[in-house]
Amino acid sequence: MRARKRRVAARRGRRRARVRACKDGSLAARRDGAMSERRPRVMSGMRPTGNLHVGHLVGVLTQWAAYCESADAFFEIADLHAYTTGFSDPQAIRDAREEMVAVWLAAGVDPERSTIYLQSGVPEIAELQTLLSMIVPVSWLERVPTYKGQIEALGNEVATYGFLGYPLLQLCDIAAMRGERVPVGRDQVAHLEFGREVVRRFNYLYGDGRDVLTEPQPTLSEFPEVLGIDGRKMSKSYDNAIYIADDEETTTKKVRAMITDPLKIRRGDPGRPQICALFALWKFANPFRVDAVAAACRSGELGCVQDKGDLAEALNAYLRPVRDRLAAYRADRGAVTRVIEEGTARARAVASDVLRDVKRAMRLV
RNA sequence: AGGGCGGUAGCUCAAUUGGUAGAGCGGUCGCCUCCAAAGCGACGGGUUGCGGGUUCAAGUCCUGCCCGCCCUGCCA
Repeated sequence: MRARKRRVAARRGRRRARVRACKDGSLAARRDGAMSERRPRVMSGMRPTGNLHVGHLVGVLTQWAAYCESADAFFEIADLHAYTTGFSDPQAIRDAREEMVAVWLAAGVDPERSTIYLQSGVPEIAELQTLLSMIVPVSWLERVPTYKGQIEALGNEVATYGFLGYPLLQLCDIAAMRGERVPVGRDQVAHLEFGREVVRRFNYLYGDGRDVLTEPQPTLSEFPEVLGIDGRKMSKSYDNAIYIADDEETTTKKVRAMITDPLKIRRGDPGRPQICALFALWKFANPFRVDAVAAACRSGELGCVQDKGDLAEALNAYLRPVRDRLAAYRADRGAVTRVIEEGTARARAVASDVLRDVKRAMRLV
């Protein structure tokens, strides 16, 4: 009880500090270059999907957890984005919401030091999209490299208006939170570049010499490649993932099924760790043993069966604390829901501020 | 709204004048391998979108409906 009170008090204090920071962060202050010690606003998001896997954990979530310390972080449950391709199964999107956030929290994303919010719970984002859509040429969207490829991959039935506008909605996510830095993988660079062009066009048309919207900067994050059971990139759609929510027995079974070096036929044969899916997992399951494992594999001294047993053990040990916390959050859905509600309220305050600026610039108010 | 094409296994698609619904991929299980992969073998898998009708017999023909994709000049 006392602990909770303290936490709430601490949160209020931080929030007040944040409000002050926002006020200080006015345009004038920014021009003065007085912002150097302010933490950058980082915005990132994820479509609600029930099963997050080890690739998400090491590639994205650990980074998010770090941003909680180093940045003023906003993390979005991108449920509207999920509808662009998953519109035929709304229940799946709804069901994934709390579960996904439970995994975020279990992975160390700190709701006290970041803002976790629901995209559809911030209607200002959607309104912003409508406003900005007026100045976005269709051809800009059509030439985003992922568009035609995705249509080809997913079929013409997903070629909706909303799907075409996906990159614009992404920009609105960022702009509505005044995101400055956006961690992106290589495939998302084009989307952000598109978004920057939209911002420049908006400021040119309506800014009257000022930057109403801020161009978000990409933060290239080269995630360590995590390979799935079949040796390809770990991905839900390849059905080759080890899930954070898997139990230890399932994890062990999956590790046993993983592809190793096809030229290492029998024990004693030299292996090539660099092409072995096991090795990709060792790097983070236990970084202190990577070199020893790789050397033993190369010499042939280490057999794959032994290797798999060891890795399964190391991986389960690495995941155990995350899984334990996940179990706790699953048992207390109410706490997760509260995190989302509080975060969404905070996000909404930021977004309505932005929307007001945009509407003024467009002479709508 | 109208026109065209389509809906068959988890996915992509076959099925002759109407005559026992199949294949590939995927999946599961064996053999082989330190394991896995590859290779070989086996197995499972279906209300043929839904309802009527014609017929000895309908995935196939007729009819109504549902769903998907494509097309239907300019004036929003």
